[in-house]
Amino acid sequence: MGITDRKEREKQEMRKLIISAAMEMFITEGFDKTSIRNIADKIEYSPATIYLYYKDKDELLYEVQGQAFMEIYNAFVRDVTATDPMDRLQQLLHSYVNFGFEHPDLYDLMFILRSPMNATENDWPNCDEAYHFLTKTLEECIDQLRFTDVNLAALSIWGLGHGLISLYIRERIKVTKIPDDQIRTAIKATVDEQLRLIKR
Amino acid sequence: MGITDRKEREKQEMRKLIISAAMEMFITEGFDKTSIRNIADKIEYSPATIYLYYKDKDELLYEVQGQAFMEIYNAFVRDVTATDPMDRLQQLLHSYVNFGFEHPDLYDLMFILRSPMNATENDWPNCDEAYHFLTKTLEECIDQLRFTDVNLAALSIWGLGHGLISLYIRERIKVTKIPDDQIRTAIKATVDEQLRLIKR
DNA sequence: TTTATTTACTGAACACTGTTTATTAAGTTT
DNA sequence: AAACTTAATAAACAGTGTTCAGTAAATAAA
Repeated sequence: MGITDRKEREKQEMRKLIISAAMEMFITEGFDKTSIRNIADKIEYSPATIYLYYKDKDELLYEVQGQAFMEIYNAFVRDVTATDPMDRLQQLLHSYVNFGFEHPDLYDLMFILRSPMNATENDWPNCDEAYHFLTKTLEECIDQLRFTDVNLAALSIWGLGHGLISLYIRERIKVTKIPDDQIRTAIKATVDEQLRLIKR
Repeated sequence: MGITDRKEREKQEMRKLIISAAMEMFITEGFDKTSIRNIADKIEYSPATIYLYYKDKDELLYEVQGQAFMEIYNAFVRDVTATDPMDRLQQLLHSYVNFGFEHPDLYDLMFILRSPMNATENDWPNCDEAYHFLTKTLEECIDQLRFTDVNLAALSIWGLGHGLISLYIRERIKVTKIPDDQIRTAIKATVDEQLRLIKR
């Protein structure tokens, strides 16, 4: 049936159109300040139409999260090029931190925003892959680390990286009185120091 | 003038009434799900009345933040009782992490929520005091640490603590697949390990 | 080709949100 | 007792996410 094929294709295109617009606005305006009506305006459809393709605003976020996790994963693949395991770990961390600096709104909706974690309890698209990149990288050098459990090592390194970036994004790091133009280097230095610390 | 005194007193009482109601609802429902109308209902006044005492919803948050920072500071004073500097540091960290576990919604509005950081750019009530508790505690044992700069040491320890708690509160830590009933102990263990790591 | 049916879309509404303003009622001063 | 000041509110405005009855076009059946 050619027609149903085309219909399906058009449906997918419409979904993509909506998500692209949503993502663009989430990045430039943030999730909260982007309304369904804004998105509808941008793609020149009525707000109600969006609800024919997505259940609610959370599903839009869920989908954009998936895209964003793909992007950070691709950044990992792009940046982590070394062969030495410890070097790879460092490259991974730099890649992560840089992603946060360069795409703060994406980082926000991936790791900070409270939202569609209700989606089937467990599966969280493409986040697993990104996390797996970390655990895999850690596995390769776990014998050089002061950790025996990969998950605990991940906690120690992801926790710090995320903590610093989110304090930065949500402007809490200001309380340290570290000058604005030095914060990024301070964060990077702290993360690098962490790598040295966890080395056996 | 007795009357103006009483008026001033009544005004302050009203402000307190509003803030108490707001705080209670921020804790039980969260900031986003608490509306001005809800608060007004609770104290049996009209929504417009609240605007006679506070500029906007952000000012409410700002005020509750102040209270919350006082509370965490009090928790620090209560929990950090040791005389040995390193012990004090550990007690401080435990106090911080426990506060996050026991008052997740307060923690949220203090450290995660995006909001009234616009308030005069700089002053952020009672947060400085709490942060100062950390830097002071660090100063006392900086010679036993692998850091020379107190602010960088704070970054390393606050960053990790905050990172883990916020990943927990915003449910991102689930991706580690660490069983729910083990996460808290895993977080505490990670923080303790960090203390060992930064020890010279 | 004409009729029937399915599909895609939308205008208008609902129930909420933060916030402002004109009006009323009470308290205070003259 | 009259004039003035203050405190509180009802009602409105502009926005939000979301739903639903109704319309117009595309497809299927006659």
